[in-house]
Formats: sequence, C-alpha cells, structure tokens
Amino acid sequence: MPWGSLNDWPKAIVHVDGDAFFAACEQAVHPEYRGRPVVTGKERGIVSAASYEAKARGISRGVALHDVPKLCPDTIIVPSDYETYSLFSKRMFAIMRRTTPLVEEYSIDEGFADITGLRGPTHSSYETIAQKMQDAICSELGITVSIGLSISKVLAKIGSKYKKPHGFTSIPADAPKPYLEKTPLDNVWGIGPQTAAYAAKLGIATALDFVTRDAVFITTHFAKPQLELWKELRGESVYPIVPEEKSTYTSISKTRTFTPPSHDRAFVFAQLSKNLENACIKARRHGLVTRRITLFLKTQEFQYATTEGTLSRHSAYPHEMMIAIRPLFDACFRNNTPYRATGVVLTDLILDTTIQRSLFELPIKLERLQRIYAAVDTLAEQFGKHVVTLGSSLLAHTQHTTSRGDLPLRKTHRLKGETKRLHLNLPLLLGTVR
DNA sequence: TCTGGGGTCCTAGGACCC
DNA sequence: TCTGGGGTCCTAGGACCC
Repeated sequence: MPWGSLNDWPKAIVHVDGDAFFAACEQAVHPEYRGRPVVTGKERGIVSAASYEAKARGISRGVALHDVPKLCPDTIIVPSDYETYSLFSKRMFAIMRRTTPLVEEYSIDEGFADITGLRGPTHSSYETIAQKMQDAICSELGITVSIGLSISKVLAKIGSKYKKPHGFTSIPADAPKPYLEKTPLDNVWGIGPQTAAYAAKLGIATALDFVTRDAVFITTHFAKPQLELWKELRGESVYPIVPEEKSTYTSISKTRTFTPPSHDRAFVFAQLSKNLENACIKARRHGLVTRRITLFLKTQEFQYATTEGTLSRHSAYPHEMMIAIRPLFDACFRNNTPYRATGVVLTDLILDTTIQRSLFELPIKLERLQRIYAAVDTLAEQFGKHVVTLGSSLLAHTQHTTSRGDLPLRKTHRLKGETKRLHLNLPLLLGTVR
C-alpha cells in the first residue's frame, strides 16, 4: 500500500501531565516556596495538591490538613488559587499549540497533542518534537511536566505516568511490553477499582495480562469501555483528540458536606436549597436552563437517596424550582436519619436562547423575573455570593455549623455578608431588607 | 485513603408501541 | 384472551475521571 491516507498512519500522540500542578504553580509564583513542602487546599480542610517535597514526607492528596504538621511541621499550607492555575494552564496549552492545533485540553493540568505527520515538516523525530514541547513548558512557566509519547491516548497516558516528575517516556509501537508489564491494571486510564477487582478474579493483574487476552475473551467478559481500552492498549487508536474548547455543560451539580451530620429536616432542606441556588447561579452565568432536577441526600453511612423531578418549563431560577424540589425532598427524607450532605444536579441543560417560550407565558412576569435575577447576580458579584438568598436557604447560611469550607479564614468576609444580607421573599416577588 | 467536589459516559431493565 | 418478537425511549444507577 504505497500511499495510505493520513488516517492510516500510526498516530503519534503526546500526553502532557503537570507534576503536582497546583503546588508547582505556587512555587513558580512564590520563589521562596521552591524546594520546600507546599500544600494547597487550605479552604477545604484537605490536601488538594502536594509538592514533591511534601510527598516525600508522606503527604498526599486527600490527607486532612490537621494531620499535615504532624507529618511535616514546616509545610507551607495555602488556599487554592484557581485563577492563577488557570493562567498557567492556558499558557501551557498555548505552548503546545505552537507545535500543532490538534491539542485537547483534557483538564486544567493535562492535555493531549496529536503530532502525527510532523516529522517531515520539522525534520525531527517525534521524540524530539515532544521533548521540545516539554522543555518550552518547563523553561517558560517554571513548572515541570511529565510526557508520554505513543500511538494511542491510553498508551501515551501510561507513558506520562511511568516516570514522574519531569519524566519523558516514549512507548514504541513495536515494543510496548516492558511498560505494560510494569503497569498494574488499575493504573490504566479508565480502569477503576471495580473493574480491577473483577479482572483480578480472571487472573488479570497488569496491563500486559489484559492486552494479551484475545478479543473473544474480552468481549465475553467485559463491556464496551473495556474493549475500547483493550484496543487502545494494543495500539489501535480509538479515542480521538478533541481540540474544541469545552464551552458548555450537560449538567451542573452542587453538593456540600456539613459537619456534624444533621437529622433536622429544616436544616437539611436549607442545605439543599442553598445548593440549588448555587447551581442556578452557575447555570445563569453560562446562559443555561433546564427542566430536570436531580437531588440526593447522603446519610452518615454514605447511603444515597436520589430522586428526580421535571419542571413545567425551562428555568435557571431557584425559587421556581423549589416548587418541584419540596415534594421530592419529602419523598427522600427519613426522620431520625443523620445526613452528612445534600446535592443538586441540573441535567439536560440547554442554552437559554434555544428555549421555546410558551404561548401562555406572561411576558411581563417573565421580564420581571429576569430583572430580579439580573439584580441578584449583580449584587452577588459586588458583595459576595450570598448577599441575597432564598428564604428557604436561610438556615444554611446563618447556622455556624455549615460546611468546613465556610469556617476557616473567612471572618471578615462573613461579617460583611451578615450586614449586607437581604432576605427576598421571592416566591411572592417581594423584597425585604433585614 | 473511613471518604471533598464537579463532571461524563455506559448499561440494564421497564414502559410503550407495533 | 393469550401469545411472540422486536424496536425505541426513558430512567436509575454504576463506574470512572480529575
């Protein structure tokens, strides 16, 4: 086959993975942090990211913050600063795009680049192209990334994970065995604890074990996602690079854990109400509306009760949704059961501009609603998220035993909020100033 | 990892229809 | 009245990711 189309060529896919990304950004911004153990996540009470210096002392993601000084007393603990990390992220992807526009922003700290066919134009090997990308990111941003290079996304991911930090691992199409052999199956992207445990019963422990089974075995014992992984691991690229920037959501969720757990019906409902408000704020910010709301209650024993409701029309206004939420909540809530969290999910979101207004819609009422919420959103921007809240959420805002995230560090902010707080009785469209 | 928060995709089974 | 087969759509829930 002398001239196969470009699609027939083996792919060359780079996976770029930031090393302890959040902590590394902090170290890049604050030179005095360099070489020292740094941990982010102060606002959450658990470690979001730990620098390699901190990891060396046994601190990892998810460790409770109050355990950190016990492990390493001189750790620098900072709140997460997403704006800064996003900036680093943007610059990282911009550097990748100098090589090719086929860059997928998979998450804030990792991405793929398809460099297939670029050897000729650049007069260099794929390894060199990928290494240059790595060098540019490291020298220009002052952070390190690890790189995996191979012929499919899943293999490239194995590569970037293979050696960290600041690793470079190329997994060649004709000799992937040593890499697959050293990769436990649950280290493969897409294989979680459930699938790994199931596979272990079939005698499969490593990626190599998995890959060497034949197609019949895989299809009889596994489902579609695992078959796709199997192909990717064998070097057949089935997951495309998706270069489009992610611009919208199919769902928006808000959930909050409160300590201590509560069996107080009014308090738990207020938590739910607050989550609903927050979800709606985000939806409005993105111009999205929905008719479908899922809510869940999480018991102290981590049992979930989930229900779903449909609104009579699309909306991103919490007080309208409350009407649907109340009966759903009552159907879920069990007396004398301590709950530790509630959550709200807005699903099947569509852009506000695409909805069909019902003929029976009262334009005046709708316009008034839009004005009120525009004002609410503006107030929130100027004075903080919860200056204006639904009456039903009030218990969640005033009780001081709310989420951990609200407790530390926020005293002045909280006080400011207290004095400015309005209580709008929105179902009746009345505003009252407290 | 005695367990935080925000997402996406897949699948089995039921409802409904022909 | 009972029976079969097959398609589509929806829902609940599972699993996974960062």
